[in-house]
Amino acid sequence: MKKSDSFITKENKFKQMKKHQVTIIDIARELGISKSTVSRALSGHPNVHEQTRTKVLRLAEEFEYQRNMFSVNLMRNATLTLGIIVPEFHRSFFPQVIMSAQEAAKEAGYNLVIAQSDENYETEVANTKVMLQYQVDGVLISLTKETQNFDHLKQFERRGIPIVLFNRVCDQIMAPKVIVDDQLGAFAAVEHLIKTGKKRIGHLTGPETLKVCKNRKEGYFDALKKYNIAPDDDLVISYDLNPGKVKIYVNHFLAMEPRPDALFCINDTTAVEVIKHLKIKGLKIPEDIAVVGFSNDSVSTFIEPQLTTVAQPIELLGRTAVSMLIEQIARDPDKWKANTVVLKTTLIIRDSS
Amino acid sequence: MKKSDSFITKENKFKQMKKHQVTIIDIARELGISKSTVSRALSGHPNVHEQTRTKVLRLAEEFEYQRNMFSVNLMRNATLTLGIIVPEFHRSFFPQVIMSAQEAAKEAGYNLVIAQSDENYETEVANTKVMLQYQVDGVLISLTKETQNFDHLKQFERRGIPIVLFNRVCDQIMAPKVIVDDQLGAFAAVEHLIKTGKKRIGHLTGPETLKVCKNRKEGYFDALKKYNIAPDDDLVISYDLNPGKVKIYVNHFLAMEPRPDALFCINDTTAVEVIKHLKIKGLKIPEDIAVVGFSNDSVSTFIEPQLTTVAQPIELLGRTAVSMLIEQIARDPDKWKANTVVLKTTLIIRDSS
DNA sequence: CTGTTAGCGCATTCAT
DNA sequence: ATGAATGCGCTAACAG
Repeated sequence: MKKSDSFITKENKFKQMKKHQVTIIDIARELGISKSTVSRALSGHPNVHEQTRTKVLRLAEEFEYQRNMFSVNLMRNATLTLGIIVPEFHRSFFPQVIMSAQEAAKEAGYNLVIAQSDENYETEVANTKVMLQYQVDGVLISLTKETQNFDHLKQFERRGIPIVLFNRVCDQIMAPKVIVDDQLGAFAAVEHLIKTGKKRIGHLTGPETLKVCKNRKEGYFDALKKYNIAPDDDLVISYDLNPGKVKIYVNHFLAMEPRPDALFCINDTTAVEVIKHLKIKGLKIPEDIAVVGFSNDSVSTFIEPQLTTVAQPIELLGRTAVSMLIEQIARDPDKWKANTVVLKTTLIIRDSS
Repeated sequence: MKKSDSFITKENKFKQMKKHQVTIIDIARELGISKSTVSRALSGHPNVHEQTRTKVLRLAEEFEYQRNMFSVNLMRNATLTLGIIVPEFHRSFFPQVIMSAQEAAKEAGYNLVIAQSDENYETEVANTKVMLQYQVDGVLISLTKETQNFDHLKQFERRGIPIVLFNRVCDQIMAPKVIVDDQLGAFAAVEHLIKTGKKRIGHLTGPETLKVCKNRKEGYFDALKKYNIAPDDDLVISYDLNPGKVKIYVNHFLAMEPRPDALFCINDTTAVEVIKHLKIKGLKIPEDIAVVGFSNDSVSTFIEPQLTTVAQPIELLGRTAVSMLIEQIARDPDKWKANTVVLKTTLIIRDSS
């Protein structure tokens, strides 16, 4: 058991390890005043004599005093920190979202605690526990591809901690959500392929369970329908988003009769892998097969030919999610909203189509 | 002032927001026992009747009891969490390090708090404050390219919080460090270029201030020396690692007489940008100019031609840093070590050389 | 403007 | 095996 472990081994050691933390009591004693006054001076309370405040501040600086957030948090039962749980760190997408979220959070006076689930349901659950532990005031979350059970999310609600889902959302949870117009974005991508003369367009997507995949697939079918191209279920393949396996599906597509003349991929990482393998097979892109991705990850301009893709407004996404979360935090739990904000995507046409 | 802001506006609100957290007192009351017993039962203390323990555990589960870490931390003045501060999230390098560090930390019973400095000194300082606030038991840190002053790091030492520097280290701080054999790696890369017949090898590196850059440059010169190639300072250019500016330096290299026939770049992001611009200029890689990078980022296989690069053992790096940190935590501050572990790199020869 | 007091949730003596 | 009492560092209510 972890609990008994730490009980026996760790805790006692630490006590000796860390040096005495300087507290308001130290400052108070040194100045011959009460700790309340010190506290007030430090926290900007109006009712403090300017001279006293100055003295306190100066000494605090000298002592390198640092408020003990645990006692503060313990008092106010709030932490001014937000949590963000992302499914992975492999693509540049989530790190970028985190960066913009961090910025927005900071501007609003919040810290951001980051957790990464490694596309693993168990880890995601563990991460929610961490957030609970840290008593974050709210959490942004994007689900792993495995997540089917959502009890761990409901826990937040029960505790009065608001959450905002983004990118990888689900229908089962009532909460504010920020997504992009995946369906429309996919539609635009496929329409573009059709307009460039492609007739047999394959779609390599992620697990059915991810709503984002479902939406993009809908967009794919919408476009086919609009241009009277008969949909062919054989042309739509779901895979587990493990880049190493893309090769298998590319081979599968290539073995078809007639061969697809375009592939719309669920994301840029997939598209890039597809391109790599198509090139190995000696196919010309986009002449033999066009390829389109989704996200406008940084890799999309590294690959040759540069990737046509559907750009997501990442910066805006992160900021929107944060501001929705902060608004929710300010609301009484019984007045929580559960609206979905849909951000616009942009088709970026490059050389792979 | 931020402080007075939060004093006035935020805190009071929250009190009402969050629902009552279930505490050991709730459980004690419900069971008609004392909170001490509940506490003991929960924390695996031996002196608890098995029946009592079972009852407590069951009720805790039912109530979804969650220990309030702030009170726990307040008590034991330690958090079982580690901090990691990285300079950026743009390359895949740091996210990967984080992932392996997270894994290692978890295995040792620690949580990991992540902070990202955006290559910005002020942000780095702010991040150290955050770590201090969270009372992390130790911190892993890789410096921003701007960091010249190291007082914020010394603060950790003064507080008895050990740190381990990795990748972007500095000489001014006495602390354990984990780096890779940058000099040797660079040497191998440049030697490889020389052996493929290149005679005029340029080096595009980062700011002088980064030791990692200095070391790689040394390796570059070592190789030239070994093969009796006269070093030419014009062929070594430092830049600020802003990928957008790479073009300028590529043009500069191309305008030289005679033109360099190879470029050794400080990292893969740089190398990829270099390749992109060389291709735009119509140069053939590696025939006209060979390019070598450093790190074996995921991009290195996306670019065409695939990038020759020096691979770093990222997984090992993260794990080593964590284990060194945990060892340091276990030591008395006056017995802290300050050893440097150097991990091996591997030259990966692909098509760009 | 300042000091005193109480209490946030918990682990840990010291009793019993 | 259990309960009562104490205190971690801080803020807030109350009393001057």
